[in-house]
Amino acid sequence: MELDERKITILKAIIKNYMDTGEPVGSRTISKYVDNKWSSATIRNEMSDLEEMGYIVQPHTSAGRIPSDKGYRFYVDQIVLEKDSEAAEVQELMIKRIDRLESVLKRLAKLLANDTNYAALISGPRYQQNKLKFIQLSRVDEDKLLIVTVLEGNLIKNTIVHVKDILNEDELLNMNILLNSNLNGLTIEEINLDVISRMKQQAGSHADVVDLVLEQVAEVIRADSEDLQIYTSGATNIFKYPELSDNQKASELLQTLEHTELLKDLVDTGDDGENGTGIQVYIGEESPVQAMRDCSVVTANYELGEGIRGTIGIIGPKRMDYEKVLKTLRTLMTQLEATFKKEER
Amino acid sequence: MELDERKITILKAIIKNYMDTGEPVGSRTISKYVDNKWSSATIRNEMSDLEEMGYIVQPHTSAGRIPSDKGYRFYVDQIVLEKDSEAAEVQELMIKRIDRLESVLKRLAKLLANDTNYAALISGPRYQQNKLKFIQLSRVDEDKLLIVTVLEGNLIKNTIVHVKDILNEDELLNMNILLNSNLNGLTIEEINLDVISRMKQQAGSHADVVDLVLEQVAEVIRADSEDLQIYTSGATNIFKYPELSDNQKASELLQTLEHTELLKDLVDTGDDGENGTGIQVYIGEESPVQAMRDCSVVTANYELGEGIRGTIGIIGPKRMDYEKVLKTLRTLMTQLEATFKKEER
DNA sequence: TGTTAGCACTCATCAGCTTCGAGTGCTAAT
DNA sequence: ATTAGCACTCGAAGCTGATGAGTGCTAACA
Repeated sequence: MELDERKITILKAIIKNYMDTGEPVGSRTISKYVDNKWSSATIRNEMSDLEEMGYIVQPHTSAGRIPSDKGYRFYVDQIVLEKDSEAAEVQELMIKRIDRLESVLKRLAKLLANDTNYAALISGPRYQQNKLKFIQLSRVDEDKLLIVTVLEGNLIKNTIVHVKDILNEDELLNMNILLNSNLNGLTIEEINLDVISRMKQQAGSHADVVDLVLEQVAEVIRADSEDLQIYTSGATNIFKYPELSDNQKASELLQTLEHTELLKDLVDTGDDGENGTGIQVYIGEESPVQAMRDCSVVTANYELGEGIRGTIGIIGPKRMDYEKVLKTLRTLMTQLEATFKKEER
Repeated sequence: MELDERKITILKAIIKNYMDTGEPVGSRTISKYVDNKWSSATIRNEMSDLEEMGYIVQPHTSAGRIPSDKGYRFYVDQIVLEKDSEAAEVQELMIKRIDRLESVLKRLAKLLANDTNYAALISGPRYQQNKLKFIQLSRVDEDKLLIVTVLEGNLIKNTIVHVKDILNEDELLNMNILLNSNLNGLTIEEINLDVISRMKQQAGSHADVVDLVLEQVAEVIRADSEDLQIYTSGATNIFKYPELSDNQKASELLQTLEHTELLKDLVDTGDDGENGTGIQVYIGEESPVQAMRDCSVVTANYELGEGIRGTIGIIGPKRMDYEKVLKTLRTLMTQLEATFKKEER
């Protein structure tokens, strides 16, 4: 059986109605919805077909129909097809220029959650290759040095260390030169024993400072590539949707959102999504995360140049407003990119 | 009427039982609990008295009794009195040495939530007076400068700015000297027009770089003193306690925990708590936060020297294990302090 | 042949009712 | 002062019938 014009109209009507109310929708409702163009009986026949084809399901015998995962999938694919026709009307999402990317991301998640009324998730950038760009030692106290480490992609880390061996201004300057001339452009793997012993030799009596600094630098780089930062916001928005907020499910979902390690699968994909937009839609069972089998998840990958990539995601009920979410995400990506570029200008 | 020995025993028994089960406890249960030392009828009489005195309440006519806020308060006060007798047995909470305080605090919150099975909250330090300690400009790219700002208390902030006016190495060095000699030890209020114009004069042709840097520094300092960082963890632990996890309450509580601005009142207090331990216990209505009227909240103020103060808090059901929470918090404070001192050593 | 009206049927929901049992308060006996 | 006994209360849980939304099927219709 094929999906003819009328079946499509009815299917869309069912989905739209269910999105509004969250209640199963019956044949009479649809009949009214299409201005009595067809009677409820006709609709019933068509619905029966649609059910057989797997686009809608009946929660129980005498209830209306609700869209199945397949139904939503059809609907979303329709939207993606139509997307170019609906250009304008992009609502400006204010992003203030802020000094740190992390802070931008947190605010973005909050913004997104507020704007959509779903839960938002955003992963901090994964830095592809942690090359050292710049190291600077400064004295902050008599016996304390500040190590500033700048990695490729302008990721900055600070460490304060205590030194027994107190360097004077000239020695500090020389140490800076020594560090930068030997380490710049290297990844952590490339800092091997050979490099280290050469540096120590050059450092002469201050070899132990070299050791100290290298140890800290190594820790900084390792720490960064190890733990993936994920921020969530608006998790409690799920209480706005009765079908998600029964105690069992809500608890499970919220717990998953709290334990970011469980969200890895959502942001790990290098997938470029449908049409290479970097946007992906997981409906119900399609989701890679167990606890989200009753939700839909929309993720978008952002890329800020220099191999800095991350993911933004929206988690909501299956009846989420896909149109709005997709539009918002697209807008956001554009603005995020623009903002970041401006900042680094 | 006075609280005699037996009444106290019974009250404690009621509270202990209720803590375990979360269910109203009846006279027979207590009678068994005290090895039938008194019959259930006797207990009933005493319970009747205790109710009249306000230490326990009956949720409905034919249910057992549960402790009232006043009852809990009595119990907590008892514990605080006895605290010195129970010294040892402090369970070691591993705190790894990490480079940034923020990171330590986040992990601490997680640790605390896991350890207690309640929700944990921790506020980043409030820096009393944001005095500038050190500024360093470095070149990271042809046309980009890294500004490292170190504030009193070794709070470090980084900013990358784009400069049109490209300085050579010598000029950069001079600029660093200029900045540090003029600004060190000043608070933001003290950086007035007078200071600025003097610096500009000294900078000569690079006056605009001074402007740029000062603008960034001002923003950094302001940003830090403005938004108080609060981290929460284990919020979903509240689902473990039926009396908190009905949908209405859970939603409200979780929302409050998500919107950190609502938690200000919990961490703002300069109060030194009972016995000057810096620990405070809010039971039910005593809580300054609306959504926590059905919970108990225990907060502890930590102080890491140099005016760096913050708050750690535990949010749980009224029947929380106060003894354990108080002990854990005390231990934690000690260890946090120790760790931090070691780090700055 | 596609559409519609009509009707019997299903089933979730809800209000009202009963039963059950945990727990109380009171009284009288010890 | 303590306890046994008993009538009483009330929430929880289970049952029942009414209600109504919604379906599937059949027969009539255009």
